[in-house]
Amino acid sequence: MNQLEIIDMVKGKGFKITPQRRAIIEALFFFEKPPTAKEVLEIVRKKHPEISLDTVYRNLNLLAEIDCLIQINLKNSETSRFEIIKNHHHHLICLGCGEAVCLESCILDRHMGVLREKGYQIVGHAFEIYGYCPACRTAG
Amino acid sequence: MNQLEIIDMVKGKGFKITPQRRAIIEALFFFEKPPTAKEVLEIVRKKHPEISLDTVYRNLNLLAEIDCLIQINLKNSETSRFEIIKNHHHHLICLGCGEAVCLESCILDRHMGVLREKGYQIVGHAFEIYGYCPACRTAG
DNA sequence: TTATTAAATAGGAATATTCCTATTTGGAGG
DNA sequence: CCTCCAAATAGGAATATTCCTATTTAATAA
Repeated sequence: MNQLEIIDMVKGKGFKITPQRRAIIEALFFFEKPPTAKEVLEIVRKKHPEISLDTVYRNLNLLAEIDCLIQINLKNSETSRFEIIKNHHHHLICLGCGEAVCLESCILDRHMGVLREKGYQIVGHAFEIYGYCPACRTAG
Repeated sequence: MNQLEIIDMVKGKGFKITPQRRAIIEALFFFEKPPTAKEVLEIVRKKHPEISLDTVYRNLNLLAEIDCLIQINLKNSETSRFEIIKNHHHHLICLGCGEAVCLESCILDRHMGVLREKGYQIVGHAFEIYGYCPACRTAG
């Protein structure tokens, strides 16, 4: 998913495109690792010095709700990170180094049908596995 | 899983049993709905008026790490809730009323084998589906 | 029982995240 | 182009959660 596709998605759901929102979406593509909300703020402030942290959080949450972004909450009390969804997938997150390893398939699919039949409307989901990668395991 | 089993689990992992820790574990069984950290604090303070919120959080996190507890993070910005694990399972959480519907099977099992073979050590996981239950859906 | 030590605690500071409110603005329709 | 209004914003307050440090204590072994 690229910037334009995300913007179309936002419009399609009936939300407005503001300069701040556009800048936040742009910023998300600058990073190699999924950024924190603060890191996004720093980038966006170059164009919009007055933007508030709340606006960043609000937009990140919106993007997560419409399934353009996933919020990664490490258990080891690092602050949350936000990653653009390219192909929909989930992660194994290493508690040692924070590396997020992609899992191939989306496990939600199995449940979707059953839940829909029961009358539930699904708007999002989170699935994370916590553990240690081989390197951190060796290092102790 | 009952109180004694949890205490054994804690001991088994090499952690100490303090009066505060024991009281927190007891308290978790008082609630009908998974409580927030503050709600746990209130109960525990009846026996330990001086206990700190940090101690509650620290112990809840510990119990979650050793898989005796799951932390439920609603997306609608309600504060986190903590639920004793009886049979291991996951939830669908309604964004309207906060109801947590249990899913029968643990979806992690499919991935466990593959990850272990690759040398990963898994210590925990989280899987949550966010949406609306039939009642809230009708209510708009 | 006593000594020892790593783990746990209390309390307050620091940080992360969300809420609140007055104000601004995107975009639809005339 | 204008008008209009729901949605979005800034800024600061409120809350949730974690961190830090000096002190206490559970559990082990002598």
